[in-house]
Amino acid sequence: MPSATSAAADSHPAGARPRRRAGRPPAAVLDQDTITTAALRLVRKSGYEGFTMAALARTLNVAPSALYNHVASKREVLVLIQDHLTSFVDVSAFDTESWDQAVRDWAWSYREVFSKHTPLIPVIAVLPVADAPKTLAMYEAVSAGFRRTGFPQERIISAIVALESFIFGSAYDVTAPADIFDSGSMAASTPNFTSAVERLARQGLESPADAAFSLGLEALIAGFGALRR
Amino acid sequence: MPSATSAAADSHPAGARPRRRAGRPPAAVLDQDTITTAALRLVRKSGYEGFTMAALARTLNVAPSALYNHVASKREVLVLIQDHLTSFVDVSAFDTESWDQAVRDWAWSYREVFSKHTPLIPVIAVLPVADAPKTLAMYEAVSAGFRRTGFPQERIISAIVALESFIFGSAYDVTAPADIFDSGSMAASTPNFTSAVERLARQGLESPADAAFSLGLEALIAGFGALRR
DNA sequence: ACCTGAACACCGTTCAAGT
DNA sequence: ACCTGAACACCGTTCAAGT
Repeated sequence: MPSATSAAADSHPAGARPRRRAGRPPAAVLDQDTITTAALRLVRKSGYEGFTMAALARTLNVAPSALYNHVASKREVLVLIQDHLTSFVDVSAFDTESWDQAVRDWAWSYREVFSKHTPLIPVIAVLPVADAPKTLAMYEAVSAGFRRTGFPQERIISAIVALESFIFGSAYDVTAPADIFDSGSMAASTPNFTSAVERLARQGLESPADAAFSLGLEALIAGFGALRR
Repeated sequence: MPSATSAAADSHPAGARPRRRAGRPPAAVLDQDTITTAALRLVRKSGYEGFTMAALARTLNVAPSALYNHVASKREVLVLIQDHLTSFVDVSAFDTESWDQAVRDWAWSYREVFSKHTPLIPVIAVLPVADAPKTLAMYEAVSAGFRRTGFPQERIISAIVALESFIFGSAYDVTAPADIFDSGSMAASTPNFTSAVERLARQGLESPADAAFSLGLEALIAGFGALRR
């Protein structure tokens, strides 16, 4: 796999640039950054159903096969998108707020970013950190925050992984259809579940996804907070 | 979509059964149960990469197009597998153990079942309960357990959803490669993360996935347990 | 009612041939 | 070094034609 950006780019001697042929929009210089940006724009416009290598190539005015000079597979493009998105996750609260509030802010921001990109979750969840430098930088910021608050060192990774697992699972909930808890014709045979769903709906200030996320996150923060020393 | 099993099956008058042609294994009578069983067997043998409608049809000795008389799509087959697998999740502890222990047993069992079927998670996570009767039965058993322990009714669904989100996210971790936390050449620039990874490895009785799951689950049980009245 | 076989409209990816 | 165009080996799904 080609490494990072070969951003030096256009190395033609000043007068000898190849003339642009009329009638075609200029083909962008392909590199991993350009591909990542175009891929994210395409996903935002067309969703992950519309995100194909052919469609991506079209937005870059190249043949699909040209992409394979810069990435090894479609999965690698997904990894590039994932890592880029992670830089939008806000870890700044670890520098300015209490540990509790920092974890809270980070977790909500993390869920927010990936709830619009759930097809990436199966990729992220099993991706070696070495393949995603910005993601690694996020872990470093969070690890530092845990360390500063006196969190037991040997449990820092486990706590972060647990929070992340909860966040990924919760990101799916955000995209669930409104009728997900509607037991329909089976309501009579599931009285406890059905009445619990009604009780939830009767409150219903937050969305069900937000209520569950808030409840679980506060339990995790409280439970982990008690481990500090 | 065709409803449930049309299991009455072979309705030929006694003497008039169509003769089996020599040389071919008998084609199974197709119905949703038969398809589900064959699909699960195929997944266990070939994984989800090898699970195609053509391969499924082959194991049933029918043409791929025949499947579409019984299911609307490949996604529907995945839903059938999902619901069938859910009947393997053990909820029995809600009848025999304390609430704490019941949640613990249920959660470990749930993660265990789906850690071998992570490609189903994107499907399950957003599936209306009405489309999965066995899954609904599981929710009923868990809801009843929460109710019996005095859990506030309006929070039962949120608590279950939060636990489930954590379980789904954690199921992915089970399948992660061993080097997932290896920061490689970036180790020097991520000292807090890297030392936390080393501290975890130095302990290392449980797998990292089990350690994170245990830590998060106990925090959720403790936090939710405090809400009972 | 439910099957087959052929076809459709795609996929991701490879590779020889060019410049 | 990096592009194009053609080809490959698949996918899931549809549908006319059969019984």
